Amino acid sequence: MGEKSFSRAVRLLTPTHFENVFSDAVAASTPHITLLAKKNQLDHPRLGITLAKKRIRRAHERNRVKRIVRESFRHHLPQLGNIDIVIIGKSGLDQLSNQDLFKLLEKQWNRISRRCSER
RNA sequence: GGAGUCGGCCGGGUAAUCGCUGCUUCAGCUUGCUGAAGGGGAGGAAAGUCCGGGCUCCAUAGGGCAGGGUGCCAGAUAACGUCUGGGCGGCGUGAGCCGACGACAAGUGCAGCAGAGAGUAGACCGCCUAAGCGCGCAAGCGCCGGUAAGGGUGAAAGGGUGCGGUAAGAGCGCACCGCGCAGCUGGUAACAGUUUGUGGCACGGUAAACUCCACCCGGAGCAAGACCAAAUAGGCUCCCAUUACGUACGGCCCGUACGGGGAGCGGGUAGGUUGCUUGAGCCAGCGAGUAAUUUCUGGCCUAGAUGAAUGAUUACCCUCGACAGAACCCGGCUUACAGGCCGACUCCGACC
Repeated sequence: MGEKSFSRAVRLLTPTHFENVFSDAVAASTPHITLLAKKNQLDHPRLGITLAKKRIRRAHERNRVKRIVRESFRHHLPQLGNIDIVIIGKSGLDQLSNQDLFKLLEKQWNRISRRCSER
């Protein structure tokens, strides 16, 4: 596996995985997104994205946000450690540009991994 | 050149780096994973989910009722509420565009305000006073009446114009126009025409009012459906053990039932596989047809994800980039849309 690849192994695949994170997680919140994180038993992080249709109406906007999140996650993958992360989009997230999204996410990756390791 | 109508097409490009997901060919092994190379990877609306069909499962002898839909005629089609051609009505100078466009001389119902009267018409103003009656010498006045030509109301007042006729009038009569019915002619039909006959003449509007008529419709949907199948709990069958112990029956013993071990079977949850893209397919050509469409021949394979891929960053160029993301698949409709290209046609103006 390449260092910055994004294969199925680093994704949360089933509803069970998501519920596992929801049940007991460390949260980090901003006006646009909420991050939930929890340590896992693997040697790498995993990512799940939840964008409600109610929050972001149009399908192409939801797709755009997901792609940016995945791309950013991929670039920061080595520094994150063994945690499961779920990203929840809030209303207004589709107003941000690609650059703004990247900046926002970069901060949040650092924040959430620090909080997890403190725990 | 300006203004406009109709039809068709396109929907940023190139390069580098880093990714995602099928396919093909190699290589490796732990035989379903890893690596390499090549090649494919959102739309004209993928959208709204408003119609129609395929497909799947369930139901179903046949027929009817109820309910829903469609609604000028003919054709196209797998089918349609779609499309094409035609008819009729309306709009536009025109190219063209728009129309739920069957039946109210089967029945029932509905219609605010105004107005005398609104559907078997109707005397408010007006017009008339011939006949009959009363008063009066008479003119005339009154009564009984007549009258739909005029005024006025209204969205709409029950054919129009003219002449005759009359007390005044009136299809009361006649001519012309219009209308109904029947016939004839043209057309597959809707419908149109009529130098034909006939009727004095309505049969007002409204059916996205009930209704009537004609035709169509079984239900649910890919989370359809099919297959594989842990862990845990439970079910059935067979075999072994029925020694000991516990519980129940009992005063106690014997005994019976349950709790044991092993093997097999079936249902089935998590999860996985499949359905899943070769199809009423696309392109080209000849032919049929006014056209929608279609026969035949040749060629092509053009996304298939499943917490859900089809992207990000940088650089350059240009006209500086809109609406917007497949989820079983097709045919339509509707709605959104920066900008651009092509063709045909119409009107106006100028030049020759």
